[in-house]
Amino acid sequence: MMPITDRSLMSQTAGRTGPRKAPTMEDVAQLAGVSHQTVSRVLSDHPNVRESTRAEVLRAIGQLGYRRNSSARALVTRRTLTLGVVACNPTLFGPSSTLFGLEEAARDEGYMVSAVTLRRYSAAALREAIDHLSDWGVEGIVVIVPHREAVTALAELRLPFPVVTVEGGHDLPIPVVSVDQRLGARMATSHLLAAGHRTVWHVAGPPSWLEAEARADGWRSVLEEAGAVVPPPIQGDWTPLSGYRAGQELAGRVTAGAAGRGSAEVTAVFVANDQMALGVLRALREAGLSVPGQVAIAGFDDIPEAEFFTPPLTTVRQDFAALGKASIRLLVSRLESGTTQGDDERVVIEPRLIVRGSSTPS
Amino acid sequence: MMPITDRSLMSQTAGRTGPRKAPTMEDVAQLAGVSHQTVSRVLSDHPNVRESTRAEVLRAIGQLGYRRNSSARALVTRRTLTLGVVACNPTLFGPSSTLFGLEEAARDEGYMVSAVTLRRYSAAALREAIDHLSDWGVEGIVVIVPHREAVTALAELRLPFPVVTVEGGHDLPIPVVSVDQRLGARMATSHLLAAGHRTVWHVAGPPSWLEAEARADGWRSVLEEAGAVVPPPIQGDWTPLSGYRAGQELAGRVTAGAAGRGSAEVTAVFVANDQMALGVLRALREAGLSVPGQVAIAGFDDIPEAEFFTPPLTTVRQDFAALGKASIRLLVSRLESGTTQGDDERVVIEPRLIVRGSSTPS
DNA sequence: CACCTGCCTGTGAGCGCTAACAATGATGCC
DNA sequence: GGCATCATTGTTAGCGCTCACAGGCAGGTG
Repeated sequence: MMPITDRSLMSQTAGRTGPRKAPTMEDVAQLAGVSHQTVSRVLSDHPNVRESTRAEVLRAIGQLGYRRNSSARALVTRRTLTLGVVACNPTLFGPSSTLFGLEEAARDEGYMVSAVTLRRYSAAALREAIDHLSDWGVEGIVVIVPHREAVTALAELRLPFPVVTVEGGHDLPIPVVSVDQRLGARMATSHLLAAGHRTVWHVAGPPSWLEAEARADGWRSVLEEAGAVVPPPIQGDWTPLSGYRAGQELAGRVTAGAAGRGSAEVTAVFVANDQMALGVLRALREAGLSVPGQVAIAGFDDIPEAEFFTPPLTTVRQDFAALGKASIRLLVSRLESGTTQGDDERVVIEPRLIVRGSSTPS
Repeated sequence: MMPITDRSLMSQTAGRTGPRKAPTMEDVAQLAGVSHQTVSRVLSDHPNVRESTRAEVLRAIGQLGYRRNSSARALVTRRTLTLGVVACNPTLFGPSSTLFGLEEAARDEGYMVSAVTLRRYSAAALREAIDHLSDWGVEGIVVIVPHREAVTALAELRLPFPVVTVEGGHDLPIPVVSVDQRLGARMATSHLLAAGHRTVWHVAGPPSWLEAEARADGWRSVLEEAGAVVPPPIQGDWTPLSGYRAGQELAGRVTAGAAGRGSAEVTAVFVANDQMALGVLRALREAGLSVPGQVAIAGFDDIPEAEFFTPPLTTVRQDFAALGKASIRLLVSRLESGTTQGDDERVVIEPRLIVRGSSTPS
């Protein structure tokens, strides 16, 4: 775009420090000896402008440090070129990576993105966030709130602009971009079964989260197909602490299992995310159990730390940046085409199993 | 704000699904039987409006699902109520927490925030990011790029709007909000010395990062004051992998030290961030060294995982959310006062030492 | 009863830009 | 030479809103 440092050359009395008004298109026009419309044409790369005129206008623009007023532009074109994002739990690795992939993609497409973050999810908070974004005239929004009720609430809101969700569930008439959580869970569980374990336990995420549900579902389906016992999943809340508690419970069962109880032995655990897996690892270690010797572990997400856990964590990698990119592409495509229809569009990204020491003997 | 669900009640032929134009203030005025100006007065809480009129206008607003056009408003008021943020490495815990604290604070103050993220830092990328934000008419920006050259480049850019930096260094005429990194490093180092170690080694961050420098400086100052040997700092790049490599080097020295070499013994290490500390922990374990038995470790940041490392990591907690809030307050205050002066304003937030098992015998 | 003083409301201008149209001159063709 | 054609430029009218100002209509005062 235009240089922004040349303000010092402005055709005003130098030294006057007051908040001098930004130059307008008319100012540029006068300096270049043309009409404001010609300036506009230069700025929008209109073909029918004589080369010498264009040069003169550009010179004037540079000299004044002129920038188009985006509000005036938006007013007349009815395009704010701004997209909104609503995100929840945004300090976690997944959401923040998605957010930044998304921002980058939007910038490449010529849009600005404004994000609103929810500390905790509630239908009211979601509505408020969307209201806030609407007030600023976003042309469309991406919702990264993989919460069952959230998506339901969203579907009921008939918004005057397109909406795309990330991990928003497939059973609603809203376009969705997602990683195949179920497949990821299946890969992890199969991997553990293939290593010879009779069955695989599961530390699940909060049940209201769609991802938690899909992962539990994938895990269960593999066990059932293999004719293995399906142990009761242990509930966590994504935090390392909850994983730690779940790990303590599992450790207790290992000991009890040795004494020969009815339930399935704990020799392998698929944990619904890496942070909880960290807690599980710790609890098992404290209980004197070796990983993967006595219990094999797999996680989900592949956070940057996972490779350096003790032992390094086998996990399912999600390409969050791709998620963000895809959601923007979806949103922008409906913006440009002007459709609000085709609300059942789906983009699914395949996860990848990363095998490390927590599931295989070193 | 206004409800956004009542669109269905719009006074248009129901069922027509075309992209019907959003209602304007004039539409509301006609429906309420007043002038557009009265509608404006109601919307801006002007006192001189009869109660019955106000009610009638509000009813009309609700019925039409009217929302003020932000572009038109911005055009005439010359206020976009939008702030820009430039952030680097935004998937790390620190930057993303800051960003979200900042967004929340901005929302409370009635501003929208638009973020631009830099994959890697370069002066050109920074300029481009700021250009992008200027094009969208931000009223001010917060720069979270704790890179020496970045801040220097920033100081040279004479921007037409206020700028605040987070962790931007204190030797430039730009307002800064920061955690006292030096103090944090001093606390960690002192803590280790107090536990009886003769000296403390250091795994540092990249030297171009201001935080890395301040932490190294704090560490060095404590050692010097205590008359302890100052071992050569080992360079990392914030990643767990670089910590792992540093850990291997340190482990090598422990063994060599036992053989009685000239340099200081490695019994305590202050690592410049938690992710690298994780790598160090792993390398030491692989070398068969016990933490904290043979080597005590302290980190920096207190990421959520730190408590569940093996052993739990002693570290320095930074209040990132407070950083974000403070930077917005600083920015907004100069916006409202209209000053570009007072460029040496400083807000310093105190860190807090969190002692856990990695530095104290359990 | 004329007057001033508050409240409440409406009118008009214009923010800086783009889109549609009009105007100009140069060029080509019959 | 007359006329259509094209490239280039200028003119005008808004986009939807806020601000400054001008009324009208009540009540109080001399």
